[in-house]
Parts: sequence; C-alpha cells; structure tokens
Amino acid sequence: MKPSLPKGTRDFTPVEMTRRNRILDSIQKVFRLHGYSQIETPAMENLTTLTGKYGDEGDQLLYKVLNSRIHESGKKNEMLDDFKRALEKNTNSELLTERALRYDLTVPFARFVVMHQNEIQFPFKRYQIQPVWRADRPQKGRYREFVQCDADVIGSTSLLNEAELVEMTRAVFSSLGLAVTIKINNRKILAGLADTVGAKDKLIDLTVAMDKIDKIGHEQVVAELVAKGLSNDSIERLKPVFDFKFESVDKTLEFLSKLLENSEIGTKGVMEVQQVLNHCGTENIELDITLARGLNYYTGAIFEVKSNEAQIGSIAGGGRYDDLTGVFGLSGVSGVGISFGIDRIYDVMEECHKWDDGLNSKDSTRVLFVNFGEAESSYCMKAARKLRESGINSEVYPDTVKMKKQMSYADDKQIPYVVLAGSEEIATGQLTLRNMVTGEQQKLNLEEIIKQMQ
RNA sequence: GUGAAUGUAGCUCAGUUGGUUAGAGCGCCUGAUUGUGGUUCAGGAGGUCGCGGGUUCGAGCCCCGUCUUUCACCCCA
Repeated sequence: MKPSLPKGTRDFTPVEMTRRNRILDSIQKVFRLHGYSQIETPAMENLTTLTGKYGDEGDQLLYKVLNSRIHESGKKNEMLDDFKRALEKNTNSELLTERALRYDLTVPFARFVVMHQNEIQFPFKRYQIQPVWRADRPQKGRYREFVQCDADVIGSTSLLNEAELVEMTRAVFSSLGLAVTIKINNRKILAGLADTVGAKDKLIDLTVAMDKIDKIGHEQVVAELVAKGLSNDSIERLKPVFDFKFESVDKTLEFLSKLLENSEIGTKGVMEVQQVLNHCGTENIELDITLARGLNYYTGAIFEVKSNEAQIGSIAGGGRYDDLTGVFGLSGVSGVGISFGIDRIYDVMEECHKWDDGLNSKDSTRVLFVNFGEAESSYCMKAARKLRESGINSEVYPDTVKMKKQMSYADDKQIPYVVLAGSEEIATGQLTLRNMVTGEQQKLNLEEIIKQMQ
C-alpha cells in the first residue's frame, strides 16, 4: 500500500525537530523564568467538557471520537435516530460520541483547575505545551494538528498578570530574533461600544463585524451590521469608530475614554488597558479597537501577536476569561493567558531565513567511533561509554563496512570528531582522533580525548 | 462548509499542436582511493507521469471523478 498521512498532519524530520526544539526551548525558558510550572492533560476530553466554549464555529471544528464497540450496544435504534439527526445538523449524541480531541489548552486547563482545586495554590501559574486538533480546512499556516504553548495565571485579577504576559511575549520573540506587533484590546471596551450605540444585545455581531474592517472596508461592515438587525441610529453612532485610524496608544485611549464616558463597562475597559500599559510600556504594542477574537470565553484583555515580516495569521494570542471554571462548578476564579503557536512561528522563521544553524549543537553527536570489526567495535563500545559518562554524546558505527561509508556518515550528520581505533591503536592505547572540520589527526589516549572534548 | 489553482525521479523543475524508449540539475549508489569524509573524474540505479475511469489508432498532455498541497472566503495558533 501507498503510505499516507491524514490531511493536515505532518511528520517532522531530525532537522525540523532541532529547529522546532529551538523555538520550544526559547518559549519554555521564558515561561520558567516567570515562575510558570508545567502540566499536561489528555489528548481526549469528554465531549461535554469542550462543547459550547468556543462559539458555534469552534464547535463545528471539534474532532469527535466515535465510541468504540458500538456494534455491541443494546441501543441500536436510539443510535440510528441520533445518527440521522447528526446527518441533518451538528448535534451531539453520547451514544455515538462521548469524547473529543482537545481544541485548545485553555478549556482543559479550566477543567484541570476545578478538578485539582484542593491541591492548587492560587494564584496558579501553569504552562502547557501539547498538540491540539481542529477540523479546519488546511492551508499555509493552518494545520489540523498543531502544538500550542500556553501560559496562564488563574486565581488572580491583578492586571500585573496581563503586563507580565506582554513582557513574556516580547522576551520570546526577541530571543527568536523576530519582529512582532502585539495587538491588544479589551472586551469591556467592545461591550461599552455596543452599550453606547444602543446595541447591547448585538455585542457578538458587532465585534465580529468590527474585526473585518481593515479587510472588507467600512461599507461592507455596515452592510453586515444592517443585515444583523442593527438600527440606523446605532450605525450612525458607530461612525467615529469606523473612521478612527490608529496613530498612537495615547491618542486611541483619549478617543476611547471620550467615546465611552457614559458607559460604565466601557470606561472600565479603557482604564484596564491604561493600567496594563502603565506596567509594561507601549513598546511593540498596538491598541487595536477592532481586535475581537472569536473565542467566546474572553471577558477582559485580549491579545494577538503578528509578525512584522511574514504574511501569516496570528502567531500567538490570548486574553482574560472571568468565569471559564464556572461551568465546572468553581466560580469567581478569573484567569488570563497567552498561547504561542510554534508551527506558525516555525513558518515565519523559515520565510524570514532566521535559522542561523549552528547545526552542531551540544545535543547532537560529538564523536563517532569507526567500526573496524568485532574485537575493535567491542573495545569502542567501552570507550564510548567512558565519553558518555563525561557527558560527551558519542556513537559507535553499528556495522563493519567500508571506512568511506562510515566517514561520510559522520560527514552527513556533521559529527565534528571521529575516533579510529584499529588493532594497532588498541594495542598501544593511543587512539587516532580526527577533527572533521580541519582534517587534523592526533594520537591520544582516552583520557586525553575526553579532556579535549570538554 | 463555498469558490479557485496544483500534482512528472529522494528534492527543485523541463517536457513543443496528443505521436516511438519521459529528461536536466542536485542528491543517492559503485569505482579511481581494500584505514580516511567534505573537492574532482568515470560509471550506475531510480518514474504505475497523485489515484481511478473515459475520449483516441495513440494520453504526462484532452474530459470526468477522487485524493494531496496551495490560494481566497470563514475562522484561527
């Protein structure tokens, strides 16, 4: 049969993995530097844990897992009915699917917090690096399986957390050498906007439409809002927002506080943004009043990070959610977090040629022992063990094949040193150490080789 | 889910209006050099032309379907 992969999934070669790990290390280092500790959760969750948290679009994109052994069920008639219903529209049936692959790391985290609430010290700062799955149509920068790197603080309403996440974001991308813009906004500002134009009940329609302004233009947005049932009066009052152009954070704040002065929630949103920015400064930040984000659960600050160099969707995003744990039975716990998408960050690095491969990192093989035969390779196994005990990554070529083949293996893997231990070398204890970059060879005993490697 | 493009050797790509045995560069293998890689030289292997149908005397090329990748919409990391 012809080997193939499910649509939207990928293999990663050793070269790709070293590069992915480089991104991962940068992120993980920043997370740890700020006191976040790691957790993991299962790839699968109960379907009920996930549904209804991401909005209608999100629910459509959940990968549901078909129950096993459905052929043994005693409820086949009910199952058939449920299946027919599922063919009509997106319905859930516990008889058919009670599990789903996780769609993000935030909702499983909320579930985790509630289940472990008695073991957790709040505020709880956790990070989590795991794949997530979305049944989206794949294209560039969009995969059905991708890895998210999340850092969240839960159990604290302090805006210092938002500021810290902004600083972490800056740290991650500066260590990767990528120029980015951190777009921020606040759901309370959007709510205030809906409030002041008299369209409180149309908040979601309003934000979704707003989000598209720079893509489809004012007129199209107005048309969409009319279609959603927004009154002419409301639209008229939105006009200054449509006409507003970002110049600076200060000017935007000034504009917003005037616009929203009669809205309690709107004013609160403006104050929050102001405070966050007081803590972390405005470097690399754009206050984007059209930023909305699709996920339902955000209630305060929202972030989105875009590359300044590459044309790709957001490479990180997040925000504050006031009551995600509420549905699981623990209310009054607010959290805020950010998620880095390493697959997209990889694509940006690739597009911008940011790799600067010092391919011989200390993680790859430093020394290869050439295999001359049974007795010699047995000797080399012991010698290699000695090197490994000193922390030097070493390998013995497994087959007794032509030296040319073994040398080009070392060359291909960019192994910097090769040890030649033939019968003569073994007899005298003076092994031949070849530097593969310069071509120089020295006769050294094992201790001297170890010393030279360190 | 809607609309559109794409697929030829391991990789990047040629392939004329449908016409004999489908090519190149790089990579790979062998030898020159049986204890020395990266350079050079000589030789070699490798293709159901994504897959399945159809039209035709004849299809890599035309038609239909399907899958993959990509682009736009939608949404997002």
